[in-house]
Amino acid sequence: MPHAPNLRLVREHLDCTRCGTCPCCLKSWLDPDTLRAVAETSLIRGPFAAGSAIYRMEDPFRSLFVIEQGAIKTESPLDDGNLHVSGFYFHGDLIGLDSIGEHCYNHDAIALEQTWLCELPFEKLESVGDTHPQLHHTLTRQLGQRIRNSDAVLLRDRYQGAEKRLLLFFRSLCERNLAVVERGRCRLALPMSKTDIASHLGLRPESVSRALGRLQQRGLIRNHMKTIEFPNIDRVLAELSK
Amino acid sequence: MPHAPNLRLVREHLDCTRCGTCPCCLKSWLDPDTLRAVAETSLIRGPFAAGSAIYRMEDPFRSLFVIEQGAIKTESPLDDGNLHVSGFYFHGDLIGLDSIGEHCYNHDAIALEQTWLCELPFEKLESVGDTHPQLHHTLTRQLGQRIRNSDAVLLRDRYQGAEKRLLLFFRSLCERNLAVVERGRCRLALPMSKTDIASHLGLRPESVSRALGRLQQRGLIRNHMKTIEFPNIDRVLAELSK
DNA sequence: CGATCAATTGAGTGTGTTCAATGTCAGTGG
DNA sequence: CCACTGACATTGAACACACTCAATTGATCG
Repeated sequence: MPHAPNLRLVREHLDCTRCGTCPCCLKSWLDPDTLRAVAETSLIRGPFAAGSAIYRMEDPFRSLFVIEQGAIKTESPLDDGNLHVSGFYFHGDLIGLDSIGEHCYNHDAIALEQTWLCELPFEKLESVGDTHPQLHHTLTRQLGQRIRNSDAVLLRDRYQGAEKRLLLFFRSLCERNLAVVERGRCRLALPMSKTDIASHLGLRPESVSRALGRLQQRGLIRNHMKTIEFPNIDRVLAELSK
Repeated sequence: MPHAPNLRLVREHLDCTRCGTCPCCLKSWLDPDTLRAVAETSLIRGPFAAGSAIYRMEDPFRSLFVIEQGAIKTESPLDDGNLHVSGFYFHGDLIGLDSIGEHCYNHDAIALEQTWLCELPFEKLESVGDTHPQLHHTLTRQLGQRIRNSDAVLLRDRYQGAEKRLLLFFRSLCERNLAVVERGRCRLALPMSKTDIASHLGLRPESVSRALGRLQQRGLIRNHMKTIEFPNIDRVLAELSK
């Protein structure tokens, strides 16, 4: 897994052209010239310790962030005062999109583990876009993608039972390359708590626990601590497609 | 209620500068020059009869649409083959945003009543944006708004019971100026079927029917055919804030 | 007027929730 | 090293709410 190394600690400006963060990030969509212009506006941020806030809802919206290394959850308060975990973000993901057009951020962003970010000041980003149209087009596409993602979550969580919701969630994590495969076994190291997962899936922690228990009973997963193992990934996929 | 009149039938190009469609549309955010440039790329479409498709999922994504007059639902198939109504759109709303970055549209768009649209070919829109940055900025903001809207629906439908879901839905329609107020009474003329509402809210038609019955029982609404009346709007608002 | 689709009503079921208790793990300080 | 703490995870029993299936009424249109 290609990671941007130590460099990040010694330079103020990020050299996007060398950053290992790739497919989800802006990099792969921009020509070298535009990329350089973006890089010059971007800043290194980190490390953020697990549990610390990247930004909070009270903060004025100024920047988008790309995760260089680490993991983040976003959460916002419900009417009843409780927090709802609206998303999990990992290496290469862009966060803050849902705050565009608002004065403040739309959620708190909390590091789940030690995390480094690439900060993209939004005003500067738009200025760069004005002279490098490709950037605007790319951002627009990312936003479209983000809408589709929200809509997909809506459907998953509305019409599926707890077990399927969890399996779909795990699959989405695997698709984001969070799984480690060794000896034919697929293992997923969850950076977030089960409670966070429950909140994100619209379930109670108890329901998640029980659903995981049932899945384990059926031999589809092995659930121990913060890792989930899939002894037979094909059975899981079969389960999902029915 | 300001409507763009007859004009729309006789001209090929839309004169956005005169169209009554305003607050949600691009118009109010663009300076006259940019607006003119957009207007020159835009086309009148309509009338579409109730039940007819503006576009379908098989169609290549080429344009966004602003609703000049009428109402539209968007729906996409679920894994079980059934259709899910993902949204309702009215006068001034922009549709197609969630298809940006895809080859085809992400949903079918169906007219709920006789409907006229203003078509905005997306490629041309981006070209105009390249010379009028304000357009890109506006579009970006609309997309941010759209994400927040999806996320809000997610929360509403996940954590609220059927009755509250319905009331929140009605309120959102009122906020979009679909309600008529006369003699202190607030009346909502629904252009869509109860079944569509059920699908959109993630409920069964039976559940919607029963929930409406209970709300009527409690005197919060009056439910007759395709109109909902609110004898006492304050009680509804009180109900929602608890 | 009959056909069709939407809306309603009823009875019984199921899945997730609620509330409360117990169990597990990591960190802290004696 | 072990006892204590606090957060998280698990388990059980009773319950609530929306779902399913089925039947009936109502509206609309040919």
